[in-house]
Amino acid sequence: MARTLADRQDVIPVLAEVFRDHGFEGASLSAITARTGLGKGSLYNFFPGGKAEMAEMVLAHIDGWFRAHVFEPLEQTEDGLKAVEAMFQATDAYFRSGQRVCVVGVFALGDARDLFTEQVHGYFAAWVRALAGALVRAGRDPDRARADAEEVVAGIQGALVLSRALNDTGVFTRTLVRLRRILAGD
Amino acid sequence: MARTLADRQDVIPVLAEVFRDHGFEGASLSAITARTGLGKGSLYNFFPGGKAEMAEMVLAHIDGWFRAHVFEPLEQTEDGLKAVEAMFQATDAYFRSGQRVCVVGVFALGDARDLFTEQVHGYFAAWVRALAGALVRAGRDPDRARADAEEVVAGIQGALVLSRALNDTGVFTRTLVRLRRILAGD
DNA sequence: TCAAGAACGTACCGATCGGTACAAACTTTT
DNA sequence: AAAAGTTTGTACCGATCGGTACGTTCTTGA
Repeated sequence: MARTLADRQDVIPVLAEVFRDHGFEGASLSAITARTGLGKGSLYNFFPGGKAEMAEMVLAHIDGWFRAHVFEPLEQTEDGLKAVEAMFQATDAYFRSGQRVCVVGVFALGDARDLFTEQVHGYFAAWVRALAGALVRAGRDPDRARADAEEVVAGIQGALVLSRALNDTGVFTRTLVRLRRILAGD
Repeated sequence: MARTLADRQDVIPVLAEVFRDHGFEGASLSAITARTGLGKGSLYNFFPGGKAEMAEMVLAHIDGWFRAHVFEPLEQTEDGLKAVEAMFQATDAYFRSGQRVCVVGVFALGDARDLFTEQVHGYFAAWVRALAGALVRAGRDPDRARADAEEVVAGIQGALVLSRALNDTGVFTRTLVRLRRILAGD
């Protein structure tokens, strides 16, 4: 079996950046070939399903990262508050303090929405559920925990939108600080 | 001067819905002609600048609406808390409790971002400034007011993303309730 | 060393993109 | 009613879209 330098796995993060920058529709094949350095032949060799499969792989990759670095720590760390704090740090690192935008969020708002409904739904649902679980473990009332979790996840997404719109990463970091407060003290 | 049924002003709300559903890139001319019922000739007669001008007019229209129904009330109502409550009601009505998504937010995340930087920035900046002003009038410390205003505007955007992603308008209405709490009590 | 097969670049496909040209249809003015 | 001028549908433009076909290059096992 012949193997070359660029594995399929190596391409996915690059694809993710293209989709992040341009959305699904806007990520043209020419943009993708330019950024990845791969011709269409290679691309369709890796992803026979074309752009849709590329996007699916990107979403799966992101889902895997969050599952490993955010959702599972939230679910498994015994100290709920410690788990939440770890989530905030991982989130801040992942989104580069608001410089990077959320691909799943972009897909949720864009017109690829209908194509990836399930993955988009799953991502956010998993996040809210994991966070709510950690809050319950920290002693919070379940209903309240779920509401708070929703608010925090939404707040993160909104902060990304606002940071991008105002071109000010300060919005993101400030919002994270205030969201932390919601989960810690109040 | 010949005048026909559809005025340029009448077309803009329809255009807004197309851009809301498909984003800028995704709003193809064929989609626009289908939804508006106007041929390309009429469209380019109204908007010689093409799609970019249509989008600009849509953004200007939205900006005008928010200026009239949200920003100015926020700035002019003497009772700051009443002003804030009116904002929440107007916002909830405008976004149909989360069923409608924010065109400006869609543009902020999408790849039309660079084309409409100024309008996108202006919209959110105006909202934050107006809200912060009302909070100061309600007796809040200016720095804190600005931070809270940021958090609320971001929260609204995030709630729209999450509502759409989870296909649950409950997220939006619940988030609005909790954001109200931030501005009222705390 | 050399054939087998995977990876890759490129030319090409029909469809559609945003935009233009222009003539037919319609309004308005005379 | 007819001329003048505006609005609108339609045919068309080059460019680019996502995707396919296929010949070349490279890797690898025998």
